[in-house]
Amino acid sequence: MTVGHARGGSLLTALSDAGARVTEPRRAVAALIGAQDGHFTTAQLLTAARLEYPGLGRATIFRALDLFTSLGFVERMDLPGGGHAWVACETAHHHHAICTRCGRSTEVDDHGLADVLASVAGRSGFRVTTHRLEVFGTCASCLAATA
Amino acid sequence: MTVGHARGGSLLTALSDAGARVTEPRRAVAALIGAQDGHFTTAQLLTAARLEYPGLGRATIFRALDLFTSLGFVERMDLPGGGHAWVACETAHHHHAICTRCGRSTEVDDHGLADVLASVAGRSGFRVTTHRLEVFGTCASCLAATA
DNA sequence: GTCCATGTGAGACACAGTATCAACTAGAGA
DNA sequence: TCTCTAGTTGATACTGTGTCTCACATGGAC
Repeated sequence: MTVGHARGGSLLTALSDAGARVTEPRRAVAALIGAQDGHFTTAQLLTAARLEYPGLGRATIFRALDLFTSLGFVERMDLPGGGHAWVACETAHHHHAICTRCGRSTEVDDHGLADVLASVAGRSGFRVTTHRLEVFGTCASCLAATA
Repeated sequence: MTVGHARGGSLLTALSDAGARVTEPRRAVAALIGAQDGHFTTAQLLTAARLEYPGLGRATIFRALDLFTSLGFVERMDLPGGGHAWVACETAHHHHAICTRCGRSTEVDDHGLADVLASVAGRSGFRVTTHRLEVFGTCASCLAATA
């Protein structure tokens, strides 16, 4: 997976820029997130943490996840079944296309969504401040594999 | 709120069509949902149930909510803060625009979203099976009230 | 009215996430 | 390098949400 900045130096930079400390547990959580392939659930992260960093506290993982979310390094998203998951992010505003077979997530830009939202606003008089688009389906590799 | 069919006879019809029984507790849950203004959380529904139908079990409410969801009478949606809520639905496939001031939800049809999804599919080779769009902002009435 | 599959309520349980608190430590300044 | 302190940590208890089980009740077909 391409965790991008969550793995490299920019996470450390962003942490200190935000006035937060660069600590061992936070590096560990960042590494765990980086090791996840596609989206991941809290349970998966906690399991991986127990294996790889047995000393890492549960609360610490939740706190780091919160912190990384507020810094835009990860994003919380909701699965069709009702559960929720996290994805490491590369860019500022985008959406996710989740492959329901392999679990990998692809970042998707707005394409023409702005027009759709403008249309919603125009018809209903609604002033849009935030939106969330989640797309589920089968990715190109999985399609190719089953072809 | 316009719960539409969830209040009228069509819920009863749909229940029996689906081979499910039309029971007192299910009517009570339907009435509770109908009495909610806009979207509602499980906690709100449980509180309302305690007040209006003290004999109604917690598990029964969750089961009814599940059943109504599978029948398309209510839909689960996720709020920006990470929590989730339910909305009573009128039509088959649609999305919701939630007013963050008054909490009311407006149903929004696909407008040009199909094109956006086709564009996603075209660029990435992704085959889209499901999608979810949630829009948050301020509704026309709240805008008018603050104008 | 009878019968039985379906539905119910109660309560235990599992799990996710939060709050608290004493101990620890990153990192700034001397 | 050392000291100091505010930010961070792990442990643990707690809360809230949703599920599961089971004995009992009941809707509705006959």
